[in-house]
Amino acid sequence: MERNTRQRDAIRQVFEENDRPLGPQEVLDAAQVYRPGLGIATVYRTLKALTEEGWLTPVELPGESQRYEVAGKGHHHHFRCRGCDRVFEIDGCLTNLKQLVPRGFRIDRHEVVLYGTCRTCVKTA
Amino acid sequence: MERNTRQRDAIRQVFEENDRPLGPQEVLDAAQVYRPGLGIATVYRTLKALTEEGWLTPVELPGESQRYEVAGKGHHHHFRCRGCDRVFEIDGCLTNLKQLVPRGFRIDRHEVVLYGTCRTCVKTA
DNA sequence: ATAGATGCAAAGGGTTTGCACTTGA
DNA sequence: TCAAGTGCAAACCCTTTGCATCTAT
Repeated sequence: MERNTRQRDAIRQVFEENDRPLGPQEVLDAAQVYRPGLGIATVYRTLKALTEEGWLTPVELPGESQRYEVAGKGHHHHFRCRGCDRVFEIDGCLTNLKQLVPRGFRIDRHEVVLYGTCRTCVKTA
Repeated sequence: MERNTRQRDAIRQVFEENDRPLGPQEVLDAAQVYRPGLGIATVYRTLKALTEEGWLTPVELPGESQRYEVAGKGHHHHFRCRGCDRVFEIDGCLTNLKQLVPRGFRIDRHEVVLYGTCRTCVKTA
């Protein structure tokens, strides 16, 4: 990725407007507003390229396809809403993780995912 | 699933011998020892059926295809070893989860996944 | 002008399904 | 016996890739 194309600009804008992890299809739908005719292959290629540049980071949730979020946000976890299927960032972390690790095991990373209903969907229901 | 077939027996035995979450391909490889000719489609169908019966529970890890483990083990989490790609069960849980939840959100489930090196792989390395 | 980027369509890889054959009860 | 279960192959869905065309520089 060496050029600034309209497709790439549209995709970056989508991430800047939505401050949460987005999947390829979500990105396509939102970016097509700015760039009608944008193809899904370009979305996949651009997401990968922006990740290699360090502008995006992949976000993987259990049982779901890969999402991406803007990089450089510091340590955080995610909340997935069952109502709207959106994923939110959650600041803060857990302090007592080490007590879980079995004797002899070495831990170097952890993921915490919360599931429930977001503020908006709580109000709606 | 109303009959006890050799395929089904082989698959159950594989889970009883390996006390950890297994994916379809792992199950196929292990069960073919007892049932040569076993097909992957039967594995998928049987895993789904055993889950509906309540004998298995799905285990989903970020960015990976679905695994299954024997049901009824009580609340626990998982540890994934980068060395051997196996997944282990981890007893116990975290106590301070609620402090993470944003105001107005309702939480009803959580997943914790630890990544690192298991005891066996630590020794090998 | 021209190499990089795009869009389409085809190819991949894992999972599911249709169907004729096999088998447990 | 005969419907449930199996194996094969085709269908599916999401993601990646090949290639002719377009476009940023």
